[in-house]
Amino acid sequence: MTLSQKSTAPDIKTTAETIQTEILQRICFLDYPPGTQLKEAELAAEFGVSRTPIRDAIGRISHLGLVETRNGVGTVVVALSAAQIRHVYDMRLELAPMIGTMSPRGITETDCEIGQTLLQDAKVLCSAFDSRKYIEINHRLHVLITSLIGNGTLRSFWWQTYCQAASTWYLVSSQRDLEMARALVAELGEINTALELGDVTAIGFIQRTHIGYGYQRIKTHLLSREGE
Amino acid sequence: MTLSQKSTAPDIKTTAETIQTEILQRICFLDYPPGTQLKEAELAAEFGVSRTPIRDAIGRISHLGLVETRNGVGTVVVALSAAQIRHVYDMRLELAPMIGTMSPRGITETDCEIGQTLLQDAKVLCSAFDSRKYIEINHRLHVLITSLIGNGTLRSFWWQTYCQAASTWYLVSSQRDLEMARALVAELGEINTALELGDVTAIGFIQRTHIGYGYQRIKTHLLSREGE
DNA sequence: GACTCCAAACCTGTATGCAGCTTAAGGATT
DNA sequence: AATCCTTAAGCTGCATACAGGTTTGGAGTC
Repeated sequence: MTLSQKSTAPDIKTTAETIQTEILQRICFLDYPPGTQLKEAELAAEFGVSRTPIRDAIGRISHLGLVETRNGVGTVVVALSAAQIRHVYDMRLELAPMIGTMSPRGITETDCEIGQTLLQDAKVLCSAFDSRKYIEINHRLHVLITSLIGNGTLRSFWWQTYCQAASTWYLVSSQRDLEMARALVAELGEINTALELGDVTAIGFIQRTHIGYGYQRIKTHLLSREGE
Repeated sequence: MTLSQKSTAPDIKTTAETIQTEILQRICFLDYPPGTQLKEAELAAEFGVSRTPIRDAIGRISHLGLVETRNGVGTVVVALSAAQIRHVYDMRLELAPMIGTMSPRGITETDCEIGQTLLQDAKVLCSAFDSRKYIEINHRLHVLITSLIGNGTLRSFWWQTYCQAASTWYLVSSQRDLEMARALVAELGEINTALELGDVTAIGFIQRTHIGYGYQRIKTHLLSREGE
């Protein structure tokens, strides 16, 4: 085959792509909470580039629905509506079990080590909660799980829904800190068991279970009185 | 709620977004078969704009994996690898049944009329096959079905996988013309029945069934000897 | 004749300038 | 004092110019 010859240049990301990842992460991490206005000129100054790559980056993530750009006004980070949150979570509930069934890659020694490290870090949160650290641990966990997915399409979708759900979910986490920390430790405990047994299917179902829990928390603390 | 006030400007698409849709359609319709080089300057001249909106449009569809841009070389339409095709089809097989289960919108009179029109047009193909018309009918069918999906996330994913699968699938259709035309008529017949009964769930399963058939054809005629 | 090396052509990536749109503030009028 | 209108500031959308990278073809050499 002529394509996929990435031997010479493995992953030389262009400036715009790097910025794209950074901006998306900032939205997910609530560094840019909903309502934040992303000014191209401002970001350009921060990254030391012109407006062009900034525009590229924002344009590339626009399909996730997390930002809205209007001419003459600006680009603002939008909070997903209650209906959209429901849609994303309903989808994640369906996708989770597929993680283990759609040609996953094998679990390596490294995966187990990462899992253990995450559990250690999560335990610390139970005694001294830190919203930022909670977000980072969760993010690393999702990087790990996503990497287990062998089906590229599912991997892409799984990551897309994670990004869409993240900011809302992290918003709740700041309200129910201890509860969330304990839930994370429990989840990581189960995941480590599955990792050691090499059972990716189990990981899928564990995810499905805990997404359900998270969904319930969001419904309780955020969507309780909102309408359609 | 403060957002979603599209009353004043319903859908004023920017130039780049219009071009984005057009380019993506050309890729799906095989107007740009795999290997085609998309030169920004050339497209800019055709659409009567500068390179900037063209770049925007291409950048926005890059996440589908249908194009690959390399600095100094150009942007080329890529054929999905055998593994990627498998991934996309495996995913579509899973997504199809969800069409009817994840909060679909109701079926209207208009939907039934569109379905009937499509069936009429498809029947013509059985006596006089025309690859282009086959593609267009299929496209209109997918627009219809996608519009039935109430869950926005699923709708987005369903459309993404359609775009990814389309060009490969249409490539096969040009080889097995009569077989494909008859299959389309059969599919549309079933779909019209489901439409008249107002049963979106049935439509999901009909899709699932016929995607399976299409997958088999692709495996037989395209992936038979290719490796991983 | 075959091979090497260099240069020109061509493409994308980025910077910058301008036009159009939106908003908000301030002054004039009622 | 309230309201309307004008004007200026700020942002995005687009056009254009330049820089960096890649390929290709031909001249020169062995």
